[in-house]
Amino acid sequence: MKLAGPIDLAHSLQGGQAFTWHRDGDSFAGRIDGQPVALAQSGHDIAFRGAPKKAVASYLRIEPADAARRERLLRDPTLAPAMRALPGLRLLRQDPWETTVAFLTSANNNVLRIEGIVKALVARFGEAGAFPSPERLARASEAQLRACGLGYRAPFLRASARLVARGDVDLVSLRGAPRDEVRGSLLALPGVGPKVADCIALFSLDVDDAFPVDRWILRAMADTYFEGKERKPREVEAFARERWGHDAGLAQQYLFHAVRLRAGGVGVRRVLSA
DNA sequence: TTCCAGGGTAAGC
DNA sequence: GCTTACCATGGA
Repeated sequence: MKLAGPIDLAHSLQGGQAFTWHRDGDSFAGRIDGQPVALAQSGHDIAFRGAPKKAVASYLRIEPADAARRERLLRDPTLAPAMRALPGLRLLRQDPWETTVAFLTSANNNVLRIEGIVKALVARFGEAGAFPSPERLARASEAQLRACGLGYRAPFLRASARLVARGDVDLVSLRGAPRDEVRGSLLALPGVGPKVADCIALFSLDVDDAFPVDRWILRAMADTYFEGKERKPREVEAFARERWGHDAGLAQQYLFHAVRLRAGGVGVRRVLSA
């Protein structure tokens, strides 16, 4: 599959928005629409097997709007260095339920542990390696979930799984809806607050102007835009929407990665003073 | 040992 | 409406 723009599978698949891909030599093994898939990259060409081209392109968001989005964000002189340092970082279009579970476990947690918990859930409750359904996780006991490493989040996941299984929250129907509407619906799920809702919206529901504010983003924004002083999440989010509009989500992903990888000069001040 | 992690919840004001 | 303590877990 030839691509118009840059893509970096490693940063996109294993950078904290998806948690079940693993590197297998030169390729990445994971699942799309429940089917085992292998993706490999050589330059701007993506090789794939296990899933239809249409499904892969949808998951990787190979779409015309991407190039224009990158062009607009590159005009931001303070964001451009991060973008040039990590060309090809992409937002994914993941399964909404899997994304909900992953980011519900992300609260007050770190990427490595989230990966471990999600993989434990798949191993313990998934059928033939597929991600477990809401129905299956709703039937799990709190003790079983805690055994997967969820800690105090176990009852939240159980309750949220029950709501989704019953259809009280219809995740797929939220795709493409306005940001505030999506967030409002997701907040009905126990363990899902504003930040987690924005992650679900951005990484699985096509809400491109969502701007999840976590500890990393607070620091990255402080160092890049607020003279080193951290502001409240609400103020940071308002700043992002004013500055980047519907491109805010990709901007967030660049800032998140750049500060974590110490790339593109983002977060240098804090790193030096740490 | 203490700090930290892609925060949320509930209590207190 | 807005702050604050608490929360399981494991790596650094």
